[in-house]
Amino acid sequence: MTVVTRFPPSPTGYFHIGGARTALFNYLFAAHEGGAMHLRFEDTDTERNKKEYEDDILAGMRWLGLLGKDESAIWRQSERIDVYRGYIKKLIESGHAYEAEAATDNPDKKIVRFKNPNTTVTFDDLVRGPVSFKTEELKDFIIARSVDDPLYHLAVVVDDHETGVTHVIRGEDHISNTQRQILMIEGLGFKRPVYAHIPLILAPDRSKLSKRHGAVSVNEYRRQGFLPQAFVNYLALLGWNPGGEQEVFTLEELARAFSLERVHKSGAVFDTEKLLWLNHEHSKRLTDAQYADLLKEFTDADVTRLPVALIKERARTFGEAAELIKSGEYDFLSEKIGYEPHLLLKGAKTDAATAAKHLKKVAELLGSVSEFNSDEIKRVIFPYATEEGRGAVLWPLRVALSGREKSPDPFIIASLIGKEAAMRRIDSALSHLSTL
RNA sequence: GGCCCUAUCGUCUAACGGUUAGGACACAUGCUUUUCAAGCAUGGAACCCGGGUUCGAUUCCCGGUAGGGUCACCA
Repeated sequence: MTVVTRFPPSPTGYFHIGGARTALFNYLFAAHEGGAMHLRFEDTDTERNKKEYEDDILAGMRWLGLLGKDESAIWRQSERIDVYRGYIKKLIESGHAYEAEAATDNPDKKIVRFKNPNTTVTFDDLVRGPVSFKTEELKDFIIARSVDDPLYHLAVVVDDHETGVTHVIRGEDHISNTQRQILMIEGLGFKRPVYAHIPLILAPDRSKLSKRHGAVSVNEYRRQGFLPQAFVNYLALLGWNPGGEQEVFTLEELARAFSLERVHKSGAVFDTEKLLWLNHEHSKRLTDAQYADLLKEFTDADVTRLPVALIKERARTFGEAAELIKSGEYDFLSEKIGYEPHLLLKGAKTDAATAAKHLKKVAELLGSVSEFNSDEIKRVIFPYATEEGRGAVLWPLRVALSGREKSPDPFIIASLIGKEAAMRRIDSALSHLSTL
């Protein structure tokens, strides 16, 4: 039996974290089993649907890499009213449903109610084990606003059946919907799919995650410069774990390791700090070229002139990288490095005359370096700095080269700007020192 | 409130009757190219409570408590 899962969002809001996680689990399970995941839009509520939301969901799914190449398989329930009408009629004819008076305004329209057999429904949930409900409380629930206007539960059951869905993997907020759906499945004589209700994603206060808790839309994370592979990695680890101690996974690795048996039963708090950490891990695994290429979208600076390897180490997201660049962290690459002369002594723990003496010596040492890379530069300067006091030598040097209180170390900066520029900046620092 | 689900460090989690209860994030301290990060090392930090079952319960059962979900002519 080929596994078929589905992700059925309703386009009534932006693509959010919870939806993404549901989609991911469906994707991973199908991929692991060599099956397929379908995407359909549940847009039977014409009042609340928006094309904008549909596009947002699609864009998010593509970004996360959860959509196959063939997007022609995506459809909308609103296009299948004829199909649902057929099944609604069938239910009425077989006595499983009946038309009834609408409660409000529309006297000419007849709603359709499912005739509740008042029984006990039990299903084996793949993550929770057996779950059962007495269906009395449901009464004769409504399955369509009219024969031509199906409601969610009816459409779900029909579509899952017609598209051969074998596993229904969804949030646990659907757990009590399952009884209605099973009742209809039995009324229609369909084969029951396997159910797996996954735990919800919670806000830090353990309540249901919503807009008031900050960023919940997937595209917001994209805009902040998160990597889709990191986002997917993090989401997978919320409520599931592979058993080992590996934490950084690619989507392929996740699919290989995934199993519903290892999905948790309890809700998990979404922790941005850990997401940030994971994103950094994935960033560091990118080559400099890949990183630079992606970074382009987040900064106006010329990324080909930026020390990408340094940025990658330091920034957890492209958003943070852009901030760093904007803050002037890498301005030492250009010639515009103005600074207050006092800064040369701020962390040096020495006086102007001594600092000047050290800088002169450093310039001399620098002149002797033939291979001007950071290792060589360090090899030449470090013994002197150690002897004379690292703070007294290295701090003025670093400020002379960077013009800033915080920066990468002086050896790296020197190697990046080149010998000539380094010499020039030391000269300029020397003249600053003479004014103090 | 009815029904349903859940319960290990602050957070994500491992453990499937016997462990000094492990890891990761975060936090603290130290080290390092005595700046900021990163990195490395170290540290503090958890089995919700009460009964059973058992030679032995974090683990199994029951009850309590707490939290969550759901009770639409929404999905």
